[in-house]
Amino acid sequence: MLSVRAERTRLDGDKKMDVRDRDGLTEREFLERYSAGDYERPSVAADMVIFTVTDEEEDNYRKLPEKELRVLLIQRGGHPYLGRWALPGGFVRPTETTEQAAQRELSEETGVDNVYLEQLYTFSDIGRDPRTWVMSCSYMALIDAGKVQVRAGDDAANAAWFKVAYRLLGEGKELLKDGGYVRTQQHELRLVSEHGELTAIVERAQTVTETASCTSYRVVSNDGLAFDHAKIIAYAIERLRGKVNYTDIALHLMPKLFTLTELQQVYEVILDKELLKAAFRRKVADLVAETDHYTENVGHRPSRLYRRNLEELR
Amino acid sequence: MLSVRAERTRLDGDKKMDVRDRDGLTEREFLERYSAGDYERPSVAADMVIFTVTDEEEDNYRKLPEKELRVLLIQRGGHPYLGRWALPGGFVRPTETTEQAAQRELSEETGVDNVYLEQLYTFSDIGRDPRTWVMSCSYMALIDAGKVQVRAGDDAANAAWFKVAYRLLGEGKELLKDGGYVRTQQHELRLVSEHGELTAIVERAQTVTETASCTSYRVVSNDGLAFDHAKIIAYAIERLRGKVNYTDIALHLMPKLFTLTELQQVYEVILDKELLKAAFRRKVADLVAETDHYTENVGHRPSRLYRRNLEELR
DNA sequence: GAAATAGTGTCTCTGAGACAATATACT
DNA sequence: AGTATATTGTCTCAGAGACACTATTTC
Repeated sequence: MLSVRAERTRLDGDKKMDVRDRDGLTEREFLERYSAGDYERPSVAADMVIFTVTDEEEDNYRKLPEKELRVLLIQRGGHPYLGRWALPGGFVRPTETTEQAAQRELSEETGVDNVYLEQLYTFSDIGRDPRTWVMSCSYMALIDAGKVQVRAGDDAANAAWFKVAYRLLGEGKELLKDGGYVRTQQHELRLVSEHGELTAIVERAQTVTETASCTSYRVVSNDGLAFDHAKIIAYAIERLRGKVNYTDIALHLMPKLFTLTELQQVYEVILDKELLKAAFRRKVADLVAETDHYTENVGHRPSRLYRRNLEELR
Repeated sequence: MLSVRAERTRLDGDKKMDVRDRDGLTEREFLERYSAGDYERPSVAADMVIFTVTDEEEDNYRKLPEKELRVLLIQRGGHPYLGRWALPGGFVRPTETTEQAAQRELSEETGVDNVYLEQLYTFSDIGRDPRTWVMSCSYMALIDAGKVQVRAGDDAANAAWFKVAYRLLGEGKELLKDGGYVRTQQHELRLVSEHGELTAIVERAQTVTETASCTSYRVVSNDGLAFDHAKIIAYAIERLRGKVNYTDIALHLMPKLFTLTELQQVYEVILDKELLKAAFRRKVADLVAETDHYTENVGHRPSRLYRRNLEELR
């Protein structure tokens, strides 16, 4: 056994022995002399895909309002992509983690905190930002529309909630020489708000060979979104759709009290698919808890109100 | 509609209109004048959790060899953490994406390419590297032990495959004032090779409140691993365990031809749990394809060999 | 009573868990 | 013949899909 193994890490609080390197330096001496060097370094931005669900008013007072999935975008007030819409985000500072940067951006833009936040993916395509080398560490946040109040940030000309639609346009499959294949799916991402409509087509390519498999996303066309943010939004929607089915993630989009029909509408708007009532209720039964409250004056039979069940997570 | 919306993105190849910003600059002029500025920037490393499965020889020639899950570690030849074991990895260069950096590291360390590679998570705790501000964009690779041949890299004193054991030690639950709670799980990560044994305890804390939920990992104790790599390995194992159940990910650990029993052993060693044969075979039936080959000279009934079924992925 | 939604019951089908029975090479 | 593993069959139970039926409030 090497003697250096006798050390403990600084994490458990013990002192390190003074192991010396090839230059005869202890770790302390090494670090004192260490200079960050001239390696080029990237900027790292934390970009946020902030989802919420809103009600679309109905003409018929008896009918329930339709739900809509919305994402917060900010119109760029400076170059590059001046005038385009972008995800809220900002550069990570040396005194904070990417999570903290995401939290900070979130509370700057929406004034909310204590919400569901999840790291999505780190995008690093070269040239994704025309200014300089920038990676995007992206996050997804889910917030209850009831407690939001959008504020325009510093360099943002404007901020708006865009209704999200993400639909499969077409699929293809191309065989490779070695028996593998590439499956492609084109999705249309359509974002609509009072400020207009943005559209992008994002292609998801799944390359499958004998030994490997990999999935990559590519923005095929893009009308109105800045940077590679169409790709990030597409990725976020796919993550959200995936997780809705086996976690209680969707409950973070609900207010404190809600009906099961409202919850079902949220699932339906996320999945872009109708669900059967009875099966849905069985499925979410463990995720929610009954209360003794009911809806009132709704023009039809009142509905029991539920809250998120904090116990019993898997 | 704002006139700037008439632009197309550079992605679809159209020219941009010359929109001018507050300073009267077009985007081209802005970019020509842009200087990266003096914001401090982090270094970004791509760190690899490279898994494989090996056979443990049996004394009884008739018995099947046991499978072991292994991870590749490199003994550090310089400060910091001189002598400790670390994940293979390196800094991302300005001319490559994090994926490409991961690929590069992988092929430098193991000589393989065209393997399963998946981005895991970007770790950015402040102080995680004592030298300077370094984030780790971590990747998981799965390779078939048959085609590996470990090479020691430049600044690596040594490289070795460590047998992985990751076990739940204990759980706790602490109630918060506002009705939420924190659930903690302590896992022991034990890594064993001919170079010795490394042990760490990683705590997974799940904070659940009325509105939010978040999970964080913390290294409680650590004997022999460098940086926060215990956390990264724990995260990788949890990802692997999760995905094994609903994808064909485990097949990337298999050679071209394998028996269903071998595949079951791989599932068992990943999940650290025994599975029932009949149910297992039904479950993987769609993921594999029969061949007409059989094992030979095994001291008992021969077994049909299968290969990965490339079609029919979900 | 009509409209609209709330909530429940039940039949079927599928898939997993559990266990058992049978098959087959190699020494 | 004995050993060790291979492979298949079947019973049961739980959960999801599909559909239908009943309940309740408001106007």
